[in-house]
Amino acid sequence: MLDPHCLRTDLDKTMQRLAVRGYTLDVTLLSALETERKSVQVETERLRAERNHHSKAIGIAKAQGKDPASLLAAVADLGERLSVNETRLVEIQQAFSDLALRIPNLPHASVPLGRDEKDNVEVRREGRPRAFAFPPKDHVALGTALDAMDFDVAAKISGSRFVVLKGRLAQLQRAIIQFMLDLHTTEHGYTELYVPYLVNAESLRGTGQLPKFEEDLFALRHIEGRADYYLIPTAEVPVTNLVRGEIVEAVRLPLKYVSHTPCFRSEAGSYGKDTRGMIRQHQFEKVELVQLVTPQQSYAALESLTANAETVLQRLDLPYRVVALCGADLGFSAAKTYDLEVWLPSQGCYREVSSCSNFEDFQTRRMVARFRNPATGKPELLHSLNGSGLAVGRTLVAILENYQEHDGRIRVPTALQPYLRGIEHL
RNA sequence: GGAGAGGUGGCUGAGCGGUCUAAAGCGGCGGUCUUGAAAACCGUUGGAGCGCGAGUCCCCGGGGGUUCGAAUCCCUCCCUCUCCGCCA
Repeated sequence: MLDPHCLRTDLDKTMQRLAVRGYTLDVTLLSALETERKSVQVETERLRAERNHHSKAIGIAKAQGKDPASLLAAVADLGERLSVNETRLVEIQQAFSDLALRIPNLPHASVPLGRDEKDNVEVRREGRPRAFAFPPKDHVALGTALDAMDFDVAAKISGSRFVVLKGRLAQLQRAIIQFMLDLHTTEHGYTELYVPYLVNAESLRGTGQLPKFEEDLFALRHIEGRADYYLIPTAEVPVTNLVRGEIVEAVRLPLKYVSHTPCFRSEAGSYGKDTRGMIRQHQFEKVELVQLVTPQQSYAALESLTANAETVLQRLDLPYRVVALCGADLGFSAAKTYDLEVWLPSQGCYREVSSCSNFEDFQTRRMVARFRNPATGKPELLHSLNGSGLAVGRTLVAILENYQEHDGRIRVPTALQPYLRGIEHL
């Protein structure tokens, strides 16, 4: 959520900055709402002060044994007037927050301008795509030939956009997860977390998936009359919400968490996109990095978090590039995002395996997550960041395709061999 | 699933319809004393919003209700703990 002050006092500038991402802010509606809010709130508080004053006088009169009848008469119609104002105030505040929760974050000044993903800016490129002496197969052909990847049986069990991994590939996926977690915990200073995969609506509101993107989520409704749960679309949701409503002591910062979870996405609106293979699934594994830092540190943290995710690709010796997302391609909550894209020989292009973002105080304002500033002793909003470190399914795809041999065998990246009993080929 | 007990400021814990803008203790911070520290003593110490301002309003698990007035009474939901049952 944006700072309400930006939506009250600095509307024009806010509108201009949101235009960078192609979002049109309804200035007329917001300023009309704000004007009424101010007058109704002032009047409501004035009436409440009057009521409190009278009630106190009644209490004192009774204590002294006097008849409070005349005092009671004075407040006879106060309750009615007050409740009219209070009701209106709640309506206005509700309307304001309904609007505010659907306004995206302001892009950082360094975000490139652009109209779509073609305008993203390549920042750097690491590794060189391998020159194949034979036509490289895609991961579906490779996995099927190994008898270790089965989309048909997954479709029978569940439906489209699911996969069953067997034997060597199930083990390879487990090895990838283990490798990533070990790297981030032992070398990058992240604390590993195991978290719930079902979360409540409040958590999703905190990180920004709700209220605007409910259709992208899988929801569990009306379980024995209890509150609804949602399957997490990313570990970002439970991990970042760890600090919801907290005031963290400054000495504990930065908080750096890593967590492996399955992720569940409805992929509504991506019909016909990446229908083949493991690229876009309803359920996939991901290792997620999350940092909670002071505002002064957050852009340095974005660079280091991105570098931490890149290290995975470097250790696996996979060619990749880093792109800075342009305004139009930026996610709802992000102020700035770097995507990491890995080379896929079968597609002859780079595909996203990680998205590293600084949300500044957009998420933490929604969840009221703060730290105590030692200089002032006052609570201030934290900045939150996260990035995939990495998407496991797509990493597995990249390994299969980049490490394939002419005979269909898959070489095991050196970094993963300790996790697969030292074997060199699948 | 059944029965019961609870949720109050960083922590412990009192308050059970009217100066509660919540007692007390612990902890934190500042000070006195001290070569320094401890102890003792004194003071101080939650958060959010509105208003140009004097100021004002809200927060005792969440929401709703009763009342001139709610931490306190009623309804409802959530959470924690104990016992029983079931279960990995």
